[in-house]
Amino acid sequence: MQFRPIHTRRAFEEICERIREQLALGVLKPGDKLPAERDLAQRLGVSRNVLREALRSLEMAGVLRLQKGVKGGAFIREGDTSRMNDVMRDMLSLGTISVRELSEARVHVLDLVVRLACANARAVDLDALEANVERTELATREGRLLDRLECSREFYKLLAAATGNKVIAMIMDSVTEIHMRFVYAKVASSGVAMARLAEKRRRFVAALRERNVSSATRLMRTHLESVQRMLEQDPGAMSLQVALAEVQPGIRR
Amino acid sequence: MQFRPIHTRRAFEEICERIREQLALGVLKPGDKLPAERDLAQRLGVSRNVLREALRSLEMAGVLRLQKGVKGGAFIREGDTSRMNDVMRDMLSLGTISVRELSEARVHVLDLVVRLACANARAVDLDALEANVERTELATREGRLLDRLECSREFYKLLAAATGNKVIAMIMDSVTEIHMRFVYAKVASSGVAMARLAEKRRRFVAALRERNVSSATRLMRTHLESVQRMLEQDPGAMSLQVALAEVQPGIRR
DNA sequence: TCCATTGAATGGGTGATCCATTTAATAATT
DNA sequence: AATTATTAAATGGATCACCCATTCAATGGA
Repeated sequence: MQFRPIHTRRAFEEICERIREQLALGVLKPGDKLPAERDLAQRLGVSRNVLREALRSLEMAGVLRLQKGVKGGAFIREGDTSRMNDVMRDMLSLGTISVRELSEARVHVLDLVVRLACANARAVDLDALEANVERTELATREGRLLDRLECSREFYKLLAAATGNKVIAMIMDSVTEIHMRFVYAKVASSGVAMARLAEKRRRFVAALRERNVSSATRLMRTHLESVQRMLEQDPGAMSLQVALAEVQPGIRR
Repeated sequence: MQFRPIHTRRAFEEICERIREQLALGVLKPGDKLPAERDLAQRLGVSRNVLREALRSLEMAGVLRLQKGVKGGAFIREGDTSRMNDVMRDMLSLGTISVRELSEARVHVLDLVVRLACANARAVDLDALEANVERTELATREGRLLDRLECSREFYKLLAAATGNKVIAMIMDSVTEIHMRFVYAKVASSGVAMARLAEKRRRFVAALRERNVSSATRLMRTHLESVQRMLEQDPGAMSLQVALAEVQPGIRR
């Protein structure tokens, strides 16, 4: 016989739960506004401070957006797919997952993403990818390394979107975000950069357009391997701390 | 020229960020205790209420664990891999992702997981899976359907763990959790149950043990298909609301 | 030695109060 | 009449001063 620990429910948990319940039941929908803090607190029979703790938590969870001023209030947000990135970052900071595990997962997820994108990419997705490659090429010619990096970030987002599955895309983004930080730190510190990036991208997108799964997956795999080699190149292994410590999770916009 | 919206930083955000920074830098580690609320608030130059908003958010994010009483305080947790589940649930509640996308993602992720488990499962993992199949068989014989469901949940967790990659495992769990809710709702309401489950599991684990990737993936795929058929079977499509509205995200333990 | 009591430290929670921002209504100006 | 200041109200942001319930080490009595 085993006893599970008693969980003393606290007011703010109850509140979060009720609001999430309304959400799950469809009573509350994105765009809806909750009653004003003073009002809602009274209705729930709790102090305004406690209610605010709950609202804060929901805001951090990406469920609410709080806006000041008359006509302001707590609004239900469209789901913020970037919350998963924050979870990943916290797990890494806490040492629950390792960089190795994350890199490995990224390789596998990317393989899946490429196969799905091959199968499902629409014309607009492919066009967007090609436009991205153009920008990458331009940034390369003009020596704007950091801009090119931004292009890379965007490239993977576009590729994720091309799968046509937002869950897969979300997962992909979460395993890519940290990786891009490492690349960024590397580029910013050593000025080293991937050779013939735009060219490789162009061939990859062409393979996608031909729905050539084996070619696309092979191109991506070899690219990932060369990036990995670049990252592991000499000047002092990029530290986890450097990559993580910059911008932290929070509320965007 | 474009202007990005100014983001008025609020005190609690600053606090969350500072603490996460300490975490990323390794100054704070799991098990460490933050100063008492009254003390920390004074040191940060904010009111205790605001500090509490920040601590709450970090608690909900799975970073902290708050404990009452003398010798209590805010402790840095081991990473809580279940936070990703909550994100997934919120995205679903908010309509950002659909059940269809989640199911599809699950099929693909499971395929990956099976392949990785085939490659990496250690003896202990396989033993745990076999023990789980035993329990499943027993529960089936004794007609304990809900217990058998609990076995299923555990089965997928063990399978995820067998990949040897906690990132993959976390992803797998997050796409499985909601799915299990649907199955649960189905079983609880209609009493219908998957036929020959234990037997199928037994054959699957045997394939894993033989490192027979094609056999294992095939067995899993056909099983998923039959589960899908069962879920779509008559009595009123399981509603998203029913599946989601029960227990909500929160702090465990 | 053991058990009950006590008290201090901690998080949980309240209520009153003020500030800064935002917006709409109103007044003043051109 | 149109435009521009001004004002006032509502909202979230933040502070302060309390009080309560829980926990646990220290104390003291049986």
